[in-house]
Amino acid sequence: AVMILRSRFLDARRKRRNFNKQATEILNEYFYSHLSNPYPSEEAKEELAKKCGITVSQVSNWFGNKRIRYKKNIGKFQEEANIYAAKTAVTATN
Amino acid sequence: ENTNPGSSASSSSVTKEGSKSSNSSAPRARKKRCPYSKFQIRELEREFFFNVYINKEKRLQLSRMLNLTDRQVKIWFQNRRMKEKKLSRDRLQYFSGNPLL
DNA sequence: GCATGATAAATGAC
DNA sequence: GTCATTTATCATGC
Repeated sequence: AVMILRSRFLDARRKRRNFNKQATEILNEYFYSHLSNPYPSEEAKEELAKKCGITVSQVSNWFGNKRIRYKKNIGKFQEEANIYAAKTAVTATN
Repeated sequence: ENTNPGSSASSSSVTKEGSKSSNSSAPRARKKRCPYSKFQIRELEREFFFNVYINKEKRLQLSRMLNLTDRQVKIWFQNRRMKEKKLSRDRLQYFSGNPLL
């Protein structure tokens, strides 16, 4: 049984699964509402991880990928940025 | 299949490209990341198995054998130690009262 | 066929 | 030395 768990862990590491929509929403909301400084603290990462149901490492990976891919092609994320900007604006006015 | 830009034949004393500071405000582009070969990884892992921390002599020896710089070997061991630490964390989290089984 | 998450070199803060 | 990070590459999802 231990062997099975071990082997499953070893190859389960690299198997990639997309995050659910809600988790992505939460991460994007934080990213675009902190666009001037998209570097969450360790505490913020833990909170995000809890709310998203993922690990802190996965949160770090997501922000690392998001930062560079956003910087590399801002235009491609413009629409997405507007969506979340409007979303946070609504919550702010309420 | 090695990846050392311009070092394979030149050997010895590799200058840091452009030893002359001719450029005013030269941002010196960061070295491009080049994945190591299977052979290089095997030898690095073999040494890592014996000592997680490598001394200067073995480092120089390894760097010559693998055609890497001492700095590259040093950094590889640093990254490898971080990887090991992360693997330990993941194992702990995986085997601590958790579902997904 | 790219989007996306994870990993592997390389840098820099401390 | 550690460690968060940048960047490119890898592997997978769809």
